Amino acid sequence: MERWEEALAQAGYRVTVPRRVVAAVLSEADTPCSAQVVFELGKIRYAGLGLVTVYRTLALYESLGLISRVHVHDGCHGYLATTPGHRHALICTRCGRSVEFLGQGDLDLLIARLEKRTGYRVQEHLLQLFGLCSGCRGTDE
Amino acid sequence: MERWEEALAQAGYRVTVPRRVVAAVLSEADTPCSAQVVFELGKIRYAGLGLVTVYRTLALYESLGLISRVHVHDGCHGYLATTPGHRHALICTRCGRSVEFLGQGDLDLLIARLEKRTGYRVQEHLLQLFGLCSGCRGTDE
DNA sequence: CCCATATTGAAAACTACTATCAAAAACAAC
DNA sequence: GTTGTTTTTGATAGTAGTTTTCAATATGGG
Ligand SMILES: [Mn+2]
Ligand SMILES: [Mn+2]
Ligand SMILES: [Zn+2]
Ligand SMILES: [Zn+2]
Repeated sequence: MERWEEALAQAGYRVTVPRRVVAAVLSEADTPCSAQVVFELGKIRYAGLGLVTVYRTLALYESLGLISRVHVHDGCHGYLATTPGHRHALICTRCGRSVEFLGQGDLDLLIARLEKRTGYRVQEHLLQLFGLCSGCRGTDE
Repeated sequence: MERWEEALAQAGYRVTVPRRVVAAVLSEADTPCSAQVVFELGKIRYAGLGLVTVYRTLALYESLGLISRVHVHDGCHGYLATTPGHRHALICTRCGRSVEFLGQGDLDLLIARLEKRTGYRVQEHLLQLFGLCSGCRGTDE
């Protein structure tokens, strides 16, 4: 809850009620949220919130590196708070609950081989894992 | 061009002109295509093609595992023909040209560690690499 | 060749997202 | 605290992407 305000201020942006609300929603969610969902959860905290502002704020936070847009199986995509450092998401396909994990050098070998073979130079990667959390696998096993 | 028709027939679907056109477009593209793009390229081959049919056909091919929906940085997502086996894409962020590569056991270690730590059971993963192809890096280096 | 059925495309409906603009809020200077 | 400049906001309207509906058409088996 502090990170967000600091990042805004340091980048010269104003700290406003809607921006605080969006930050609160995202930092408490453990599942990627669409803009619509952020809007609905946000209105609970601040009834005056506007959908347009949610879109703007999501774009802003993404540009500041505070959240990342992740691929979602059905819909188009969702937003997830990024804890500092290089991280990836493991998402439960049933309940949507997701955990992040550090991805430091996780793919270095793969990438090195690939660059040699293809002539490409790899700059970024997107890695998302999908599966079932222990809760959703039921009580069996 | 044969794979597609066989897969349709074997699953009990009819082989139609629009379906052949969409297959042709996708199997010749070396870049993820949005529905709109498939539609435009498809109309060159068959003027009567309808956009709605493109959407339906993309969904059908995805359900048959012939194409996969990949995350695209700006837009929402694009469709890419999947060659049999487990593959990932390396996409040039400048020209969009992409190469596929086999991803057999590439993440096994990572996944094993992660399952132990989180209690999740990983079923699928999405891995996409982004960078510059040799052409787009210019003549230097 | 014919027929039952799957499939198609136009139009309309619906949803996601973006541009516009006057009113309101933030913050720095006093 | 008051003031004033500038950023930010939210309602409305507009655009783009996707789905539903339905009568007309094409397919593949008999
Ligand atoms: Mn997407
Ligand atoms: Mn990584
Ligand atoms: Zn779950
Ligand atoms: Zn390139």
